[in-house]
Amino acid sequence: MDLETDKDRLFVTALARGLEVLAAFRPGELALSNQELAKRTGLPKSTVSRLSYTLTRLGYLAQDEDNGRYRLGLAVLALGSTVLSSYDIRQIAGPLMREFAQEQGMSISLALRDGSDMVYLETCRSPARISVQLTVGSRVPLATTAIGRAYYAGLPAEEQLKLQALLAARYSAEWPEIGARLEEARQAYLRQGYSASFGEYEPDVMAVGVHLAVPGQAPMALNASGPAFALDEDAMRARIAPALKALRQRLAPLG
Amino acid sequence: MDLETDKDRLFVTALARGLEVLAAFRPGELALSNQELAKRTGLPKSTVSRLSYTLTRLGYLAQDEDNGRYRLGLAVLALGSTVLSSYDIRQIAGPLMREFAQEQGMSISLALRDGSDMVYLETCRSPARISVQLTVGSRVPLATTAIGRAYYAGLPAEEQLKLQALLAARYSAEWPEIGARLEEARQAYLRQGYSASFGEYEPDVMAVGVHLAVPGQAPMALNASGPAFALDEDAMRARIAPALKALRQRLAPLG
DNA sequence: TTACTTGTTCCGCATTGCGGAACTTGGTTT
DNA sequence: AAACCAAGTTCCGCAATGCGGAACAAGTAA
Repeated sequence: MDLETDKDRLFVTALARGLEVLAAFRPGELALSNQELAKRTGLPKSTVSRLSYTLTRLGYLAQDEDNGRYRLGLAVLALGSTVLSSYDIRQIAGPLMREFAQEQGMSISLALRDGSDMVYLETCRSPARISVQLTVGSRVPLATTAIGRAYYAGLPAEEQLKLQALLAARYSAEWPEIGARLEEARQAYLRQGYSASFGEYEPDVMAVGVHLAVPGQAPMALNASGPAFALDEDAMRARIAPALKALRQRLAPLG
Repeated sequence: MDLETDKDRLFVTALARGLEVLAAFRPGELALSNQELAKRTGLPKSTVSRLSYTLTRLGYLAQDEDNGRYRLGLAVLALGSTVLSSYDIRQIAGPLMREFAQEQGMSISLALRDGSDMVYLETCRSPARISVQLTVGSRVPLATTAIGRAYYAGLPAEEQLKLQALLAARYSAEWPEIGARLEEARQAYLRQGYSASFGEYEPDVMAVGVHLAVPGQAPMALNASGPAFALDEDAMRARIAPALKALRQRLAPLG
């Protein structure tokens, strides 16, 4: 708080703390008490109390009638869907992705980059699988996943360089190794036209990915994934990867 | 700011203002400049500058490379989908709703109440229609829409009373009239098992609604809607309304 | 009752955020 | 080029705002 504070007269702490409270809620949790919020955010009780009061008044939190715990309010939902509405590719991709998930019995996702992560814009699970807990808004690392590597490999060389710098900073000591594997993946992508991660990111998950470049839109990527026990590498390479490429073709006929 | 300030030592203004900035973004808008944010929120330039700086650092805003304007950041998306993930009924309802939209050529939505509004948890447009700009997170008034009236009519009497009080406060002078029509709608719902709004809320939109009571979940409601020019009242009553009831049956076999 | 656990409220302090004004920056016009 | 305008950032002194420890409620358990 010494070197930073100079310029961070601009940084509004109270706002950041309030958002920290909102972000303390993780998917699947029902409701959090003030105390739990305090623990998670590391803020003193009274501060959390004030923040949650404010957030509740604004509709970003809602208080459970019975036990007084807080849930995320529906105002948050409105914000989130405003974000989604700006990515109109979802309208086109959604139905095709569902079709894919149905036909191939796989989960499929569409993602774009945020920093050193890939963020899911849309996911369709295969009907069979309740599967992995990745949903719209979830993040996976770019450098070590099929979808991230496909994204990277599909970028113009210039952008790849910028991204390398960002990732190098992000991973520091680990970068040499991770970077090498990323370069490896890029080579493979050039040869095969898809990236693969067979149990590499999540032990029991197999995935393949392709990049998706729609003119005038930010670069994106698609992946198809499923549990290792139900899939074998041959099928992934021979059937799933080509199907994914075909889907990409329907989304970006020119790209 | 006199009578309120007493207790509103608790209210954290900076947080509220930051969220106001986020909420200034409306669906379909690409990006807003600091100045536009200032105009919309009524805050001075320098304040907005600080807030947008803070929000950007936290990932809740993202700055467009070219023109420096702000877009909602992907962190917002994560929050929004955390909300959605807590309503697991979407997993079940989603596919059935899409099926309905496909078969009936109508838009269909699932909503629950927030204050005096109904908030859409899920919507499926018919493939034919690009249609109305209502999406997940959108709000429509409870008292004057098919979906809201169905929600109301499906509530236990006790809850209806509480809601009346809330609506009376909300509409004050207009309440007698609006309340009377709501009561009318409730009567009709008892007779027919569905509510209807034929051009009442939006001039050219016809809609029918049914309530959805799943044990252990907050009460909800469904509607089916479409453009007036493509629909006639008979078809809505004879075909769509029963189909909607049938769908409800599949979602809440016991209710 | 006492003891404990969680949430709210108090209250004086100083930090934090405020916002008008000055200062860049970048794009147009004359 | 000079002059001009619009948009954004930064400065800076002021005081209002938010802070957080501690006291106070309210509820539960032993």
